[in-house]
Amino acid sequence: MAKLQLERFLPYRLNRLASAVSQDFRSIYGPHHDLTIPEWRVLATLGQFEELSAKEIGRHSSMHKTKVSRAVRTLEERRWLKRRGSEQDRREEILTLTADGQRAYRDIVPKAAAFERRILDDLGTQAEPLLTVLERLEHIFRVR
Amino acid sequence: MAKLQLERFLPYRLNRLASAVSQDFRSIYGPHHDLTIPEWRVLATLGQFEELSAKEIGRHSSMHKTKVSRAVRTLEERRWLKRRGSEQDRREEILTLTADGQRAYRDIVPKAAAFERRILDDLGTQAEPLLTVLERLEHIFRVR
DNA sequence: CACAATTGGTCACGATTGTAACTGTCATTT
DNA sequence: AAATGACAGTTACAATCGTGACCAATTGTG
Repeated sequence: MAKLQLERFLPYRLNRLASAVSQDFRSIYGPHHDLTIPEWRVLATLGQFEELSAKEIGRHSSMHKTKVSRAVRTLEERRWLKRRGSEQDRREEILTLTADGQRAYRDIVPKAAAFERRILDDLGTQAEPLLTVLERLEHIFRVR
Repeated sequence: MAKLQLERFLPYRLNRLASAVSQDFRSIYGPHHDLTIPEWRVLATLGQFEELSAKEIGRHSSMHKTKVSRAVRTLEERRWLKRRGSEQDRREEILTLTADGQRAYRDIVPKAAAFERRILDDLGTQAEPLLTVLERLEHIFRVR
């Protein structure tokens, strides 16, 4: 009977690796700030673009709108972001980071960058092939 | 203020890609068999090794024991696997695929193989670098 | 041998998630 | 401008998941 080695199967390997990387990364910012991954994504997206609606955050960070909604509320309760009604469209709210939120962002971003750089350094000459093939895969699977 | 482009951040990209690949793969076997990913992993692991305890399945497929326990029960109710008490250790149960389970396995494995081959073919000369760097990353993150 | 510690597996619980329904607002059609 | 459909965001609900408690069986220690 034809068999398949699960441990060599691409979807399985990608999932396992992605989980491990995320867990590892979370252990870097988690202890200091107790952020979930959705919260981190909202923080990162708002830090990157200053002003966004929840809809735009979801589109840019690949998150479902309910996931965004909940992460936004949590961060709002933590006073890391604030809402402001939009003038053009009163259905949506413009979100921005508070001073506390910006402080957290400034604290985490260097750690995130160092985390990534460490991986790429460890990969050495294989870093560039990784980034290239990642783009190819993202294109193949229409991610983004 | 130093910024980070989330869409270029490695952990984020890996997670998004892994989800997309898994979803795409699931759309191949899902419609025919209505399997969840945990159930697929149990099926694949049992198909690969014939006889295993739940513990061993979890270790080989990187799943939490409760996740294995639930997937095993579902597959048992579907009559795709059966349990048998172990002689050596009466705490554990030896799991094997039934004829139905083997049929499903034989049906899905070629599809899984074709799915993977298709990706690697699309990648062309970048397929081999991908597999190489995957191994490196698995090693770096102590996956397996 | 007794008994404490460990282990395989299940279950109860709380947390997280996606789906679908819902509210209020905007756009389009007439 | 009234009605209809689309849309941003929240909420309710159900499904899925991990943590920890738990049971029965095994292993280790004195």
